[in-house]
Amino acid sequence: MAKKDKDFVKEVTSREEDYSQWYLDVILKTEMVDYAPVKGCMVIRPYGFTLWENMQALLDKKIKDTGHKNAYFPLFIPESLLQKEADHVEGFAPEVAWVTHGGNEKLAERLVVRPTSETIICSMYAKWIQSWRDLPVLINQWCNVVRWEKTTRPFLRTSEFLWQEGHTAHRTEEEAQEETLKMLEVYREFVEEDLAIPVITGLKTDKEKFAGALRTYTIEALMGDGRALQSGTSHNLGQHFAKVFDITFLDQDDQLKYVWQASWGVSTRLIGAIIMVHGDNRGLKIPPKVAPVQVVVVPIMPKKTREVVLEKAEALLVTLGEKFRMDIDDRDYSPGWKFNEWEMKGVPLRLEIGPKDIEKGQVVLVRRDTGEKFFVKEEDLDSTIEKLLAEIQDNMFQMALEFRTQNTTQCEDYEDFQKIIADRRGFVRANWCGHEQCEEKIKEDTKATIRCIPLKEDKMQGSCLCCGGEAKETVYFARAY
RNA sequence: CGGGGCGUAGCGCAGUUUGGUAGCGCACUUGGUUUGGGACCAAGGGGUCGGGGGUUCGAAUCCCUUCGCCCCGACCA
Repeated sequence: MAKKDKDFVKEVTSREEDYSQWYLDVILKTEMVDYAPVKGCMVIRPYGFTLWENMQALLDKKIKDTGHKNAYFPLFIPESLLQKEADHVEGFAPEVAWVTHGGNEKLAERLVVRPTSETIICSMYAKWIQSWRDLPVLINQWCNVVRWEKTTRPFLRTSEFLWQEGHTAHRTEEEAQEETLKMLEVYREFVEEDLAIPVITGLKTDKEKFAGALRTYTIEALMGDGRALQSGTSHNLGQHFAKVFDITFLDQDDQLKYVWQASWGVSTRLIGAIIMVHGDNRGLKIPPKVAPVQVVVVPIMPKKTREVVLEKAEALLVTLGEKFRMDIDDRDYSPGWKFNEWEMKGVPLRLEIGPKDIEKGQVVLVRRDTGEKFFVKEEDLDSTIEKLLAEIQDNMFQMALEFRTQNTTQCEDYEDFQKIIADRRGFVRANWCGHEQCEEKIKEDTKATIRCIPLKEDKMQGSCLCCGGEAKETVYFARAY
């Protein structure tokens, strides 16, 4: 199979040879992104951006269905606002971009380009919230943020990226906690059902949590090279921000109280996850629900029948195009060239139609995920495509789940653990005493970090992997992006 | 910020050791033949050799300087 793959797609470095290069080859050659003139910045090209738009549309609906409304807050945040929450500043200060001048004039107060919007949004919430009747406030925004990272990689960590950030304010601690978990569940559902990526939901350790949060919850996915990717986070902010931004309300009991807050976000990093979870040596494999093109029509056009075939293909596009995202490739390249091109671009289904098919009243459908070929009567086309797209979506999730299962191990012995992390990687379930010293030591020894303390999972028997002390939690370790 | 690598046509590279008219493959353009797994023939177009300075009769090549990108670390909700 590996050899066959190579014969088909010579554009792409194989994953076994150099995973990092494979990733870069794929995203550049499929025209998802290109490097921009500014270090760490990327251009998201139409093919990549359409994918993002499809993702946005599905997630945006879920966000609205859970009662949130979209708004937009400014890109610039006054330095004084960022300074207010001590942990928050400390966490973000090293990676913020500063605006110091307007034109040629030095600003009286420096502005930060938002690395996240808690502070500016909280400053507004303080104005807007007076009474328990004003709560909850449930706002989301889609925007760009900037974090001056030292090491960057397209989609996974860029200086500027696109995301959504939800910011909510609640009357009680319970409500804020409920919101935090509700949105984590929204993310899990979105990523698993729409992006076909299985995730582990869990709690971050104190060391790994968001700067300024009480608790951070995460969805963690396993990439094709065995490294984990934090794919979305939901934070219970407690009253940390409310207290420093003075977000208070008069409750029913006539007491002035601080609100309880949550914030949650996913970013274009998810595109990186799609690429690395589903991709193979032929290139991308995009889940049907978000694929920019779900069905690509490749007409086989010998000269004598060119017009007839093209006409037929275009007719199909008109009828089926109402229901499915489709594209027709009538460029003057050989059919084989086009097959490879669209496979590299990860289109779930290819529809071939040529003179022979027209005679028989059929078309040929080929699945990207399995390579299976189907000869389908024209009258069955609509229902067959619908069925196949659903099957592909499901199969992609199952394949990814199987990969994760095969690359998740349980471990009680530290030496075994080190070996696994060094050789096979993947997720390792192990016991932890809950102390940061052990967490640190494991990271120093192996570069693996605690990805999360899983929700809804039984604890293992045994003691702490590292110190042998009493185990407080069973956690997932992995090397992460 | 440390270590390594690379900047020559859109992309991938050779040429640099030993200075002497800037090349190859792919891509691109035109015409023709082709089209069910990356077709073929022919004719074309395209370069401040990352930037600046120096040495020299002469610099892609030697020297100095500078900028950028990639990879691996360190750092990083």
